[in-house]
Amino acid sequence: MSIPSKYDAKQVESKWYDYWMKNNYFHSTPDEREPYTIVIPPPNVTGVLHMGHMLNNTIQDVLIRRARLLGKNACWVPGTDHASIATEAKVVAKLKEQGIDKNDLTREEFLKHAWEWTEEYGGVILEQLKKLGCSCDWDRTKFTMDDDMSEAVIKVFVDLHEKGLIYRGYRMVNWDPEAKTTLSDEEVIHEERQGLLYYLNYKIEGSKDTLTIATTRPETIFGDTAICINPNDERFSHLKGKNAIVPICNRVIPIIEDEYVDVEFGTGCLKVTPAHDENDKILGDKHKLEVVDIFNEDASLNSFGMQFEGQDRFVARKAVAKLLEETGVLAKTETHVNKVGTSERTKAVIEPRLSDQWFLKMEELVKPAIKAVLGEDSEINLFPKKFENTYRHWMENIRDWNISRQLLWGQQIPAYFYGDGKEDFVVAENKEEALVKAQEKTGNTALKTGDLKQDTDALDTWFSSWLWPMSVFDGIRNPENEDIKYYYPTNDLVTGPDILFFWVARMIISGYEYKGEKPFNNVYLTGLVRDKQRRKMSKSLGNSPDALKLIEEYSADGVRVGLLLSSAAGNDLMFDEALCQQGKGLGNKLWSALYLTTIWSVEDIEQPNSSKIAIEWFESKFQKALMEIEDHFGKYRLSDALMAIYKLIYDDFCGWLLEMVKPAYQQPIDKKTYNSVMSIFEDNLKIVHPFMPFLTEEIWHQISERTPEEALIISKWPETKPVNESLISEFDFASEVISGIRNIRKQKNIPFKDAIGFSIINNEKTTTTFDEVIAKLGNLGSVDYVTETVDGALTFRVKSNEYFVPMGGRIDVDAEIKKLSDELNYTEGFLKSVQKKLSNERFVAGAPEQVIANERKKESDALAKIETLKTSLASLQ
RNA sequence: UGAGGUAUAGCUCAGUGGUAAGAGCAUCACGCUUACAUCGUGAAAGUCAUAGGUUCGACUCCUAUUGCCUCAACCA
Repeated sequence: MSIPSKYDAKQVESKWYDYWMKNNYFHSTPDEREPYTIVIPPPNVTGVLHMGHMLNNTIQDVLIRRARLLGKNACWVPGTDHASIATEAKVVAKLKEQGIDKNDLTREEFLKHAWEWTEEYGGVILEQLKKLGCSCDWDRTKFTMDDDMSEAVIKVFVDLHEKGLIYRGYRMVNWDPEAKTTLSDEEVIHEERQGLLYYLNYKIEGSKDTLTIATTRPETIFGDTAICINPNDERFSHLKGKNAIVPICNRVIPIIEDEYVDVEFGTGCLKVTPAHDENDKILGDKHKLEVVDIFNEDASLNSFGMQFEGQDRFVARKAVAKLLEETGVLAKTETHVNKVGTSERTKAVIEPRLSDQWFLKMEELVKPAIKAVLGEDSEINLFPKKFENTYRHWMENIRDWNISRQLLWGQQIPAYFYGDGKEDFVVAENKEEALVKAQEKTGNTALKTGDLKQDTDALDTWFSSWLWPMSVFDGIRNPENEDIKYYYPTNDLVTGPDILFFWVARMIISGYEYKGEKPFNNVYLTGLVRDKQRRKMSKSLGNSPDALKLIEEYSADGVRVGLLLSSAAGNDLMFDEALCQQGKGLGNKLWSALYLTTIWSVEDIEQPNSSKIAIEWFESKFQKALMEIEDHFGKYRLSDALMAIYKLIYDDFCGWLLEMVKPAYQQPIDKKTYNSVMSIFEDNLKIVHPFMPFLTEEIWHQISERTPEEALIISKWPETKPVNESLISEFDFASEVISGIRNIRKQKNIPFKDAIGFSIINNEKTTTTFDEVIAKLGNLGSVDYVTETVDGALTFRVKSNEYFVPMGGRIDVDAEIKKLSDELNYTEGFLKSVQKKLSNERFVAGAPEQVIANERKKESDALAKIETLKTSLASLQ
């Protein structure tokens, strides 16, 4: 068999992905095996793969592939999200480029454009996931706007409405003036902004007095309907019951009193604009104030803005301030830092706005979801655990969820109006049912479908994705079907903490409401991918590498390993391409190990004892590593698991085992050793496979011809067997001896090919198990056990054993003496600290027996070593 | 402002009430020894943030301080 000495990732990766697909390994159907299920966090349908997705999906693929190897029925459901606001914004922008205004289109026309867009770009990201090696069950690919998915959403809306949990209300909501839609509280990002605090003088009616008010938004004075002071503030007691006059528009407004006002802040009095501030709205309701809305839907001023009508709020802010300054109303300005709400999607500054919207009552719904995560007997685990606090805080302070959006792209709200009154509507799954309900409600049998007008708003995207773990298995429409019964609850969910509330918490809520059961067992929360300087990766910074280019350069396997090398759950990942290089390096290492085994000629000859021991040792070492790896997986410490594997391959397998069994140049290898090594190699491939699926599958098939039933992807994870601990510790000792030999060779520039003599004073009474291995790796001409110090030799010590490499007297006696004295000094210092401890009566009385025994052992070891060192020193001097 | 997290080698991070503190990468030195220079061997590198306390013993537990991160929040 001859293989290329260099690994060609590009060609190999596409070959094996096609092979896996052709053999349907990713596809899952319910059977008698234990299921292992993951639903993908659906990326935006028109999105492209970024580093966050790569990390996220690599983790999912590692978990899925491992589960598959463990013999579970692994099912990873992929799909995309219609992402209403983001997608609609993109479509609107594209139409604008073509000179088309969204407002000139009918709903149907717009949706046609949106679907075209979705079909053009949708699924690109899924193709990219294939390049990464993701073993999703593509036959199950779902889209949140698929007919069946939408049907489920509507069904749930109707159901929740019937339960009285969905209601329509006139409320202060977050208005995105750019997208011209409302947003949920979670879609608003509070950003710190440097702004100005304007001090304005308001005249008092029937008086020469003025009152100074501090505001950050002078343009909202047109909406002022009161001034508020604190009743306990004596500075303003003379103003109680009086009226103030709004500058520019000269409207007369009352001065009201409320303890809400902070006496310390600004001037201690507040202008109240109930239409444009949540707190002002509360104050307004309490004091029954008039509500004056001064903005259009794009946040330009309306006719209440007088001469400023039509100006954008920020333009108007400056213009109004200027006029106020000219008319002497503006007393002064100060710089002021405050938090401004911005739209997660459009970045526009959010305008609090009063409007009719649909809400979901959360108070009762969250209860089981809180218990599921936080209780003593919690059913859902968050990794890392610290997010439980965040979760608790949010869930316990939850407010009703605004689920309506003034968008077209999404599920249209199934409310049908038959009149102009606020209550003149029914909620139904379709128009026909709506008609029946409307007729019943009104008693008017003459109503026709044509009289019904469906609400024009669409539902928040998250109102569809919160059903994802159920709806992908058709569990809402058809709750008794085989799939939902088999796959739900799913096992692990892998996602970023940024959507813990948007999505994770809400899936838990809906899971309990609709299945009476949790949607998943474990939630693995990944960190953000940042660059080396800890900056977030973003388009605007241009610091995000192109995912596909990375794969091209380092191979998918290399990138996967690179991403996972340093990504503890919940910790941000400082991404550096050097990590991918490291991943690629691991691939190269494995490939060259394969190459080595292919150039061996295997013959029926006797097995050297060194090989026999080497194999026994590695088998134990492998088992020990396997246990460690299992433990890491159990705790979702994937990077630790990967590092353990990395070291096993690099150090133990390639660095030690292959060196130990490697035959001399052009010499054959015995069959027994060869077979054992290949079997060990295969076990290694199995545990690397979840991380590096392509390369391992390729090597697997290079090692021998395999049928599709024998592919690595569906092989069996190695079984755990007992570990021979003493063999491992004997080798640890032996490896120190080998290091000592290498050190001496290095110091004296003795080439490896020159065999050297070697003598041992075996104070430790170690076994001779590894002597042949030591002889081979140290290229020792002879190994002699002696009792007396060897003169004219270089020496080193492991514990109290002393080793000699005869140099025919060519040694630097002074240097040797110095080396020995340093070692002696160190050991004596160490001994002293141990003895200090042991002579402390309270330590001996208080410490556990095992600890004291350890200290005594340290003491005797140190004493023995000191003895050795002293003898050697004496013989040198 | 509040809550939580975190502080260990140049970098990214493990770590345990009882080993004069570990890994990977990076660095440096030497080496093209016959799988791999995408490599090997070796070396150097830490007052475990600061100050107190508990303890026979603290990097580990407690308190305070400082820095950084995240989340939450209506101070106009």
